[in-house]
Amino acid sequence: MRLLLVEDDARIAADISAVLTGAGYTVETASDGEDAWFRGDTEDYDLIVLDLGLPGLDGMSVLKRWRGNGRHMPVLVLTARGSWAERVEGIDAGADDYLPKPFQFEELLARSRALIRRSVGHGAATIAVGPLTIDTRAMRVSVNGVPQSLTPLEYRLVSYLGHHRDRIVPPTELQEHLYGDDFSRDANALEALVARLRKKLGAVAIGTRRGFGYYMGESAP
Amino acid sequence: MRLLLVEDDARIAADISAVLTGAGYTVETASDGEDAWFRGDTEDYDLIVLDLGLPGLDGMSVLKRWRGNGRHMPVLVLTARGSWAERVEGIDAGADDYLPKPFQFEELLARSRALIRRSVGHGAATIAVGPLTIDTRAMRVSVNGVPQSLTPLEYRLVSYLGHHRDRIVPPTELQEHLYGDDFSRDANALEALVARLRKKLGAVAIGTRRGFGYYMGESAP
DNA sequence: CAGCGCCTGTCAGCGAATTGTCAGCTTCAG
DNA sequence: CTGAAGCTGACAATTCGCTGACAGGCGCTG
Repeated sequence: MRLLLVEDDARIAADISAVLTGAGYTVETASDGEDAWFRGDTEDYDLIVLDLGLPGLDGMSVLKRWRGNGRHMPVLVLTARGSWAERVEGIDAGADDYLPKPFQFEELLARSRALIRRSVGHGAATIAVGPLTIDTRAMRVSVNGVPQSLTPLEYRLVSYLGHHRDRIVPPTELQEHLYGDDFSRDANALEALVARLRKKLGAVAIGTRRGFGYYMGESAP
Repeated sequence: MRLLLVEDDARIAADISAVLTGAGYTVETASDGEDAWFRGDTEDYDLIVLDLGLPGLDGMSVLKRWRGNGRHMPVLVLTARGSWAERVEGIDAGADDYLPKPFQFEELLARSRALIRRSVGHGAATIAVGPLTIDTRAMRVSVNGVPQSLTPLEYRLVSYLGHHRDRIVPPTELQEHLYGDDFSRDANALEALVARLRKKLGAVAIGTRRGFGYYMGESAP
């Protein structure tokens, strides 16, 4: 799960980030409104934790802009204690939940889980693409009914492409999804990963569009 | 299995909690409606035992809010004797079962087992997975018909995996259901527990999918 | 109350699976 | 034809999970 934390106070941001990371999330941070707006508008996050008091573009405006652009990811707003007016405004702006400051980290984690769970919904347990079947409950992939043993990273790649079938997914997007903000890796890591997958699933399972990215399903030129 | 007990009378809550704990459940309690609503909305419980007479937000409203938010966990409602109107309202609010007060603890346990069983799709009181048989009434596990002596924690782990057979259960989920909201433990505690279980039940009883979690049943690669 | 045993968490080390890196090769577009 | 993009196999580093030993805590018993 990939989270965006929007918080201008560097020390607080570091604390919260550490807690969320410890809970198993991939956390990225934005420290001002402009950056937050751009990333929330162009990246796919599973949850955004948004502090309202920001320099530059303020948090509420950022949230309104996202919603105005049709972005529906869950947003958890950190409000000042008992700021009743802010809550009302926030509801209209499209926030999904609130947390008055100061708060217990435990509560932040609990609400984050709830929001993510709600947004994921109860989608189908299996998705089929060509000869592939992806069972999200057993976290297993079958080719023509034959189960394959995939490593965690391999599974996440197949799963992501499967959820975005018939669409060319740029390598940068895949790297973001697989590795989050960690840019330490060689660009070749992804290619090597794809190669290993094709060996297991068959060469036709994943297609390449030179210069654009990878895809599963129908994306013939 | 992780239960939430919502009951405002501290003495009664302690009694019921003791009985449920003795039956092998991880029990958490909430004593008012606000707390109950929040926890039920944000945490994963296998069953919620809900008393209707609560200070603040009353039990029925809490239940309606949960269902309104799309939460489907089984809820067992404790009603006043012969309160016919409450039952009807409860059905609409989404309760799964009723227990008129006063009741025998034995009946509470039986209905709890039944609800949990039903929610995970098993009809019978005993679950068979490979050579294992889990008797949820007697809290006993047998390997090829030979009863094993398991510690309370060991039984809870087997029971949870058995109820969720053929599914990969992430370690974080297991920790939640074994330990509730007590987060003090080392990640290794779970691994040590699994190791002890495998020594008793045989190495094949519990499978590992590196990077994903544990499972019982058919999730082999 | 002291002693004992059982249960369970912690620690440290080991082995293996996973994944990043490198170097050289192939393929494609212009 | 040529350079860049992508592929591949081998190798190495890292991470992850397992295990055995140990210790604290709790309840039971004499």
